[in-house]
Amino acid sequence: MNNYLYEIVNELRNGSDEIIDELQNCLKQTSLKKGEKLLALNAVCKNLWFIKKGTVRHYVLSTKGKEFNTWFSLEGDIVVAVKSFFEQTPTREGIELLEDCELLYISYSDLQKIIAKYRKAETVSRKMMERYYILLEERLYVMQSSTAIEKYEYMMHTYPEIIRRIPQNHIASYLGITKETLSRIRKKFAVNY
Amino acid sequence: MNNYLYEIVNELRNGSDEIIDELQNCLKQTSLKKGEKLLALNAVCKNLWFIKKGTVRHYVLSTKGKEFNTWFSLEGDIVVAVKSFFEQTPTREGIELLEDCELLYISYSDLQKIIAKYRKAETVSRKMMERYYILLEERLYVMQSSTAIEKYEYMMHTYPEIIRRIPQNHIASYLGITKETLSRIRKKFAVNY
DNA sequence: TTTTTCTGTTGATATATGTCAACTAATAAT
DNA sequence: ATTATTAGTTGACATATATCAACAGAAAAA
Repeated sequence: MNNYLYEIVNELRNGSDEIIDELQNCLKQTSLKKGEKLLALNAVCKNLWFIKKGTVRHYVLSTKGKEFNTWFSLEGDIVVAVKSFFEQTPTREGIELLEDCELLYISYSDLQKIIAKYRKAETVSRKMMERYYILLEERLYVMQSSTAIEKYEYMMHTYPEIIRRIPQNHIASYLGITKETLSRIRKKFAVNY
Repeated sequence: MNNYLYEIVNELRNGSDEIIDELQNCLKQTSLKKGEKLLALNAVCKNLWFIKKGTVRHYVLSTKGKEFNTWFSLEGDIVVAVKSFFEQTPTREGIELLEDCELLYISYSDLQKIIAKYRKAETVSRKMMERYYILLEERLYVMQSSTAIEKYEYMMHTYPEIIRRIPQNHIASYLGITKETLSRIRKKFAVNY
């Protein structure tokens, strides 16, 4: 999903520069520290963020009240709790900074205004959802069909940056395995390569 | 997702009856038999279907070349291989009938024409993607965080119709467990209730 | 720097789920 | 109705992964 904003801006530019101007007026900037929450559990996701720098984790509570990670976002990624944002309802998905971050963001209402006003913006938004859906589907297939080793291989292959940047305990949580199991899997790979 | 088409038509009606008319002109009808394929692996998904009657399974091949189910669709559901349909590329996801089906369908090109022509249709399409995304996300969370028992409980609670209608071997495949394990889980529930 | 906290590793053991095989029940084909 | 095929059950055993505990290394705080 890297530098997706760039693509979006490019596509919007084909509509009119007016959209870009209006988008630019709505975009705000912020810096937050590691450990801070971009979105707390049960809050409503009022913004859509873009990561200029840093990493975040998305997490939910399991039935037993234990946190587990659902995804990670890095530089160039768009960050949003999709359900909460589009429905403007309290979120099950929290978002926490794993590193200090520099972020751009746009509010729900500003984005909806732009989408309502510019057909081109709506088209881009629709295609963005399609794209995100496809990525999510891919991840679901892997989770459904793979052993722990295969899942880790998939991550190394498809999202090497995540493997490099995100602490192992968080990756283990995402993969649905313990950090001990992940450590043992990594050991195997270290021997072979 | 039951009777989603009804909702869609309702929302489109708020746009203009013209859309409904045009949609109706594009919709075709077909009946297929159990075991037939709605979409073969590596084909391009050229249609979006709506199930009037029957059930289907969606499946992909795992890395080891074994089929596993990714989802099921029932009466009232919209059926489409999202990635293949929206990108018009060969599909990894096959769709096979588990029962004789009566289907309505619209071709990719007809649908795109309508979306391009009517803003309202694009809005509905965008919202549909958001909704599908949210459902998919929910399923991914369950797959990531749950034991076999919890997954089965989730299915019973959230998609009881699937549990009732779809053969156990197919459900087991979807849950990422063997039919033997599913049989043992079901036995536990049978004792308690 | 020193201490404390967080992150990752390793071993021993427990548990959940898979595999294989044999069987029964249900469904489809003849 | 009879046979063949498919779906589901059960038991014995194998394997993958979890749990618990102890420790080592790295990062953050004092």
